[in-house]
Amino acid sequence: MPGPATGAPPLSLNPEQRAAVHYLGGPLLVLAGAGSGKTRVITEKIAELLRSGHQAERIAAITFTNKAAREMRERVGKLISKDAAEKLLVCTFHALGLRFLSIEHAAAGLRRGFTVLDADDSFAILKDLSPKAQKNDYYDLMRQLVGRAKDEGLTPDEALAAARSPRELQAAELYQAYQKRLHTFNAVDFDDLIAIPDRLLRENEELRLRWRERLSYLLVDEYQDTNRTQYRLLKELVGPRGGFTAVGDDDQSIYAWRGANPENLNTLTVDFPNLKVIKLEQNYRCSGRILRCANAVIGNNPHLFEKRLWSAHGDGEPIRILNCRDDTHEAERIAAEIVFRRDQQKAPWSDFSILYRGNHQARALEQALRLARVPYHLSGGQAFFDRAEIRDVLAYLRLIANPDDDAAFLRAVQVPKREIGTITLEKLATLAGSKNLSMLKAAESVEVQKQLAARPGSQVAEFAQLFRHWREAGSRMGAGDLTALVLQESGYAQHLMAGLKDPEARARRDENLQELVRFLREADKGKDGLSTLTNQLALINFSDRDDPGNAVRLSTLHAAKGLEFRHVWLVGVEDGTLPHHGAIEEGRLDEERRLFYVGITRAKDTLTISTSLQKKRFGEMERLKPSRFLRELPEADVRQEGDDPEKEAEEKRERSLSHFARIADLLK
DNA sequence: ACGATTTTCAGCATC
DNA sequence: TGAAAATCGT
Repeated sequence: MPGPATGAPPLSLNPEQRAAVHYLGGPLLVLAGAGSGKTRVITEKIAELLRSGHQAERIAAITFTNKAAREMRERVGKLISKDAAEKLLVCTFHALGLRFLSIEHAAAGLRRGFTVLDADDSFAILKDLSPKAQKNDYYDLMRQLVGRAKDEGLTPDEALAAARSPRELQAAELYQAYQKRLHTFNAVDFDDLIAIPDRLLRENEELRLRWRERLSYLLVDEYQDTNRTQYRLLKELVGPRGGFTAVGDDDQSIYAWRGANPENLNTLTVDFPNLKVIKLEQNYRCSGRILRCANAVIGNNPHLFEKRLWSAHGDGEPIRILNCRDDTHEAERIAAEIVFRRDQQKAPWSDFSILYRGNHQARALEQALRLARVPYHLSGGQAFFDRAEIRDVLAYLRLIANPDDDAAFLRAVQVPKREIGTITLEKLATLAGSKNLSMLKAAESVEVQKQLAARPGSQVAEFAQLFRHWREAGSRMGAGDLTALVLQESGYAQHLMAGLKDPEARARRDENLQELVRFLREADKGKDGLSTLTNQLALINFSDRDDPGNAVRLSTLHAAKGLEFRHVWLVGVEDGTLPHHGAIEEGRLDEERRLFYVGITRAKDTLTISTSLQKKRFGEMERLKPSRFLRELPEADVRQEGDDPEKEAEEKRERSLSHFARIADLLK
């Protein structure tokens, strides 16, 4: 059996890594190619900062997901003491902003117990404030425009002044109404967690100096994924001293579509003339051929910074291109290959991964893997909890913590059904508005209750009474116990159970609810109060505590960033899928190519790229062509397998020709 | 107020 | 095609 092309990473740092770890003299940008050991550099650098006299609690390491933050903290804990790792600020930009606002809420015009609204809640508010009877496109456009104004750091007034088209004016007005509503809710949205601290730091010198003192060094991971606001916040926090390290890779920028601004890499060189740039170009992950393919593909993109990855590994196996009839055939073949290779190599299932462009592509693969009895794990899939359940329970807790949180009120009041319908809610909202009260406070008011019809009035009163009771109970117990109480007394637990007849499903759901209570008991250990807890919960995504275990990993290319596998299958590499239709039409091929590049560089030992000649799309069979990106691969490193599309087409032509010839013969 | 039926939409998805 | 949202009907 041939040994793997890859080996364990070396124990000592290479010269560039070492330089990046030891350079503390000023602002530093580390351009870390795929598989070049950037996480190692960040963790080693934290250890170096501690050695050189920085206090742990004044070092912040910013990641893009909570999962990454958790893993980073773990790795630092192993490298240095666990105690010091606990003191470090390892979190996302948003969590840092939340911490900032919890301390500085007065300066931000927020009262204690303010709420962080999630994306669904804030979108619902935008919809509610928009002119009625609009198409979905309209809301999406408005959300986009409001989001852009926020990203540019404009206040509603500034956005109104800057509006240059009727559309922008509409959006600016909506933005104004939206912020006003957030204010009355005593709430902020995700963007505000970055934008408000940024604005406060710019406008308030005392605050600025205090926070620059509070944080002595900042490390930012996945820097190419930062947006404009995050960059501004970073700049305010580090000040002219520039005590920071940004680590990123423009070739792995795949989130521009949701606001990331890879230009931030360039901006850094302008805003910090003394910026030092270090490139990490040695790849420790991929075989020689895989890396050559990756380099060849990404070489077709424009670059802010030139870099060329190299590897000390051997060539390894050629990259295989698998030509399949359709996506079902493709899935079956891959499932069979995985079963075969696992037996042959005695490798664990978790060495194998299948990556694709869109979530819907997972369906055929799942089916084939199930049939072949291959254990698999769908990353990003809501494996454990129904998200609706979590959000419902969270809404109850939010409303207990902040009675002004109308978004939470509207959610909690409607599940379980308690005979308070849209008409009653509309009346209640109008009454609340005229008296300048939040929904819950209006519901508590006897005066308001009297203005409603008898039956709805008493239902509303009963609902309000529950919350008075829970708020009082909450002062005596932790969040876990309070949740158990709320689940019982609200009838929510019963409501969830009622929907299920199957005793097994009931048991599973009951176990899930108990798990939630346990989780909250554990999470509340810090006992910072209910609102801190619910706000932190708003920032974490419950599916991200997934443990893939020993299973084949199915993932979108986006979700695969940062992961690596010995054997990777890249499926559906056809024009229209990768690059995606919309991207082709709008000429945005660069980001699609980077996506392909990210996929290629996930593989350590073997890479298989597959394409289908046809697949079903919107119910209709569609003929497909292999992706234009395949032509960018170096021929010497790839091997075609399966039905060659050109050969197949030719055979078909011949078949039909001879068919016609025969008919012609008969007609003679 | 709620379940049944029709319409709509189809890319990635963090905090 | 198939899931989710919007609308209809009692």
